[in-house]
Amino acid sequence: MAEKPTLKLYNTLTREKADFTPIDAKNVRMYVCGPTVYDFAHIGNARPVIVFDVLNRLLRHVYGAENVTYVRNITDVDDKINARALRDYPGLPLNDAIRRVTEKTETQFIEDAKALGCLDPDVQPRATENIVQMVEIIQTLIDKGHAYVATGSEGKEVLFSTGSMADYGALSKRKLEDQQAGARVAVEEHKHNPADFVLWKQSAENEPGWDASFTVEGVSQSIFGRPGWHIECSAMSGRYLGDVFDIHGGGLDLIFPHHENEIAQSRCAHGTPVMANVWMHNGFLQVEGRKMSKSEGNFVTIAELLHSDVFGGRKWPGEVLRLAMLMTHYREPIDFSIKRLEEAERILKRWNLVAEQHAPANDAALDGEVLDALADDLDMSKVVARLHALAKETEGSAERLAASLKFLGLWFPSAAWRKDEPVLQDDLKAAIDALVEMRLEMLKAKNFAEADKIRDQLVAQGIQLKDGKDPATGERVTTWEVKR
RNA sequence: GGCCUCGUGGCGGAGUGGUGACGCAGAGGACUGCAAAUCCUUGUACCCCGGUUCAAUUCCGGGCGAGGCCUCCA
Repeated sequence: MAEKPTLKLYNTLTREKADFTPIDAKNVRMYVCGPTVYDFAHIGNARPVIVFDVLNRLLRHVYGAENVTYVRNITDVDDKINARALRDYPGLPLNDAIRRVTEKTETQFIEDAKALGCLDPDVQPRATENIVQMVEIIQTLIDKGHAYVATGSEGKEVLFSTGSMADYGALSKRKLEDQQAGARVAVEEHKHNPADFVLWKQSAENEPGWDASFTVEGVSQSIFGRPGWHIECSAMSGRYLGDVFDIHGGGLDLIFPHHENEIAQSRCAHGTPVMANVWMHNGFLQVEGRKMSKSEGNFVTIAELLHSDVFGGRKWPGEVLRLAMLMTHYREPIDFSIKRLEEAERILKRWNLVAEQHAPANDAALDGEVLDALADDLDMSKVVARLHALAKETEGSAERLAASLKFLGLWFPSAAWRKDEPVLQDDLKAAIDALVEMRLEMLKAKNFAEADKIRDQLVAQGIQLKDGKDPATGERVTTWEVKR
């Protein structure tokens, strides 16, 4: 087996790449912010899912699968979910309607992730199943003087007091003073500091909520309400990974305010100098050179790419989407385009044609250079270059290629993609084979005109003939494929 | 206004203080009766202006340009 490499990861906290040392090599812990399940996941959501799946696989390889805990949460408490529930299921009681929305989108998300070649996380906790833990943290924050109760326009709120934390803003390098200077922070009188954010918010009667009571200065008060946006991740990461863990990942846009506020909550509640040692953030993607947004009309869901022809007039296999995503380093922006998908598919097919006869039993044949490149902050560019080289070399490189493709979740044998090609009836296939036979006969008789006629006719019908030579006999061998 | 990225050949995308990754496309060649497929070979690139240096695409400063975050967002 290839030697275990030393991992190097870029840390947003320090803005530097550094050697990764787990707190406990027997229990390496990673938390990634999963989706808010109010709508089907779009292709942008797929990026962190894929990127951190690769990291998860790498961690498992280096430290042993049984020594890694990967948690990816599902946020099923959110005002957008409520709105969606009211819109889509107006007749149902709100809580039932909400469950309908979240169950459907959650199931779809898990299917999408699987189709994209991602391993299941060890734990996929739901926010709604961790309300008690959230309330506990909030109470702790109140007790330690980091939170207070105030009344806003929609009722009572428990707010985090950003002024109570000396180094609030360290992750995003934001200073509270700058925040105040900015014109984009709405002034809300009930907040001690404009940057203070909601931990718990009172719900109106027609809004979903949970009973919770908080004790402030010895006085208990009940607030039927719902959690703020950030507290669920503090609660779930703390529950499953502990007060301090190794890696926390998510999209670039989460740095502020989401991750900043998670850090504030967790560190102040637990009294720790850090929440996670390494913070990793993937870059955004654009679609055909433009920012993806609903108003642009270029908003594509993973399910649509997989199962419909809305993008490029055809379906795209999950493996192709995965490679298209991984061809660019995870921190760089990606321009997601049809051309890119086509290139990814071409490359993927070529590699797998070389590799598919050499399916490995385990990771033992994994290529050392691939591993080293991955260990260097997931340097996929180098990995791709190496895979190209493996696809060319001989002497066992096919085995290493095969093992590497499997490891990366890019195993895509021809049987898998051929089934997605236009289905031909057996009798049609037989007819084509007969024509091919006929052509070979004509070629033997040097009747080129007639032979070419057959070839041209087939091409016109979308059947491309490919002549090769039998290496042993030197005889012409003809194969064919359906051309798009 | 604050903070953060980035600017490489036709395209995508690495990397380095001095020998031009890798892929696609293009060109040439091999093979072929001719094609396709396959294989081999091939590149005039590093936003602009200063500075440091024997030497800068690579380091520093400034400019220009693109994008992101600061409000929900992967």
